[in-house]
Amino acid sequence: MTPLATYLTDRDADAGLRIRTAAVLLFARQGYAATTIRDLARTVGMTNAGIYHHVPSKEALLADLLISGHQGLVEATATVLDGVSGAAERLALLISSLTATHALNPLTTRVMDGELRALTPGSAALAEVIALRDAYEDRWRQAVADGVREGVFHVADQKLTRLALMTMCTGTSEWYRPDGDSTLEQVCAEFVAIGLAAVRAPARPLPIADLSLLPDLPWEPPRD
Amino acid sequence: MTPLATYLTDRDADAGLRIRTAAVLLFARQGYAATTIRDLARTVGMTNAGIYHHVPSKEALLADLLISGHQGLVEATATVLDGVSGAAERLALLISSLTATHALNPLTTRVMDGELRALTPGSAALAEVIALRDAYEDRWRQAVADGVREGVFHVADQKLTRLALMTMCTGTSEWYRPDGDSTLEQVCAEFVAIGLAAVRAPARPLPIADLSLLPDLPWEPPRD
DNA sequence: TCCGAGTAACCGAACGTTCGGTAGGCCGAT
DNA sequence: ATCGGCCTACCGAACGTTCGGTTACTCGGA
Repeated sequence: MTPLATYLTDRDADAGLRIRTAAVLLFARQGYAATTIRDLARTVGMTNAGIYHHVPSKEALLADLLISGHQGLVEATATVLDGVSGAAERLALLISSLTATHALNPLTTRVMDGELRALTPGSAALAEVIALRDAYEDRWRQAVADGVREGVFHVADQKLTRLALMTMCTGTSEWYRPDGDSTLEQVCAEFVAIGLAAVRAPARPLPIADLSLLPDLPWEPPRD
Repeated sequence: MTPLATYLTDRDADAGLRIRTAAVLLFARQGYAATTIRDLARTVGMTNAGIYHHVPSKEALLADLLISGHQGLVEATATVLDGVSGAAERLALLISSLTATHALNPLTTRVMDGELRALTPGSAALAEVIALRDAYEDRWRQAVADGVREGVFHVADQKLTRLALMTMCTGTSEWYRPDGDSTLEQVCAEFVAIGLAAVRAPARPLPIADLSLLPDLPWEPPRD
């Protein structure tokens, strides 16, 4: 038994937390649709009926993960940007914090980015996640627009540029390994350099987000 | 009825092609696991049993889409790179052709990039797709390694850099719209500039892939 | 004695897949 | 020209299985 599997089946630990951790693990690995309640139950050492003692439904479980995850990202980003002025500095902090969040929470972020479509169209939960995501993306829109207005950024298409940069950052969850050749700080610095080059900002030293201010995504499964 | 829906239910058109087109549409929208044979049948105007006259199984259908899609990408890339020397030129062609392929075939590429995990682990089909994908990624590995060896690229971590750039290119399928603010040529040129900046290549004019050499992915559903 | 946490057994619905059957077209022999 | 035989392309109905979810019950601890 791996340490993770041992933790997930530990009857002394909080069951709601174990279920959410297992859900992130399985949803990230197999996808929401391909994960059954019985998969989840087996992973936490219960029967399928036991799951329903802690969770109202499979979709409510996903919705809970998505909403709280996005809330964490939005709140942490507000903290990271607090009091920082200058479009280049703010964009650098957005790039580095999004990158680091995905590198440090690859499974949770994979579910957050990839399983939105699994929520029932028109549901209140979906609307809530979309509202949170829009609020987050507005930070990026603002940063790019400010830079262009101030004359420090020069971009052909603001939306295209923003999406390309955000994609680069979120993609980190697919490949980053802490035991790879680059440290997380190196990755963040590299991505900030690429991002600022993409908006043709003058090259100069720029800050990296304080890793202690990043969102706490409490059901990210520990690495095995 | 949209033109697409009309085509998909047209009994005069080849059924195998209509089924594959509908499969790409639904797999891209809802995911493979969440798409049922009955969804597929309804989309092409048949019963679920009728589908099995043209396709041996749901998974074989997915495998067929993935294998032929990756074959197309590998073959087209060989054509695009044929006779081109110089690491910067070759990287520029890789970036622009991957970007354009994703922009022009968003649904097929989304299935190709996102539904590999739906194939049965250990199956021959999965091994075939992985072999094709590895062959494709080797083109990128070679281009980056060549540039570093020739001294024209300066990169901290080759694998990290390659993955970041490939992610940027493949992400195009998620947001590119032909009626947006940028033309496909502008997007490609922009991404080439970003990519070459990422490897610290000296700035100079670089080629864009000839769009007529791109892979033909015959079941990409026409835009609605 | 009561309650939180769990189980065994079960439900209706939906799943991928298979089966027997049939409508309509082609084709060589009559 | 027409008939029998065969083929492609599908349909209606059902198969066994598995799904998300429910019900009735058990049991250890406060």
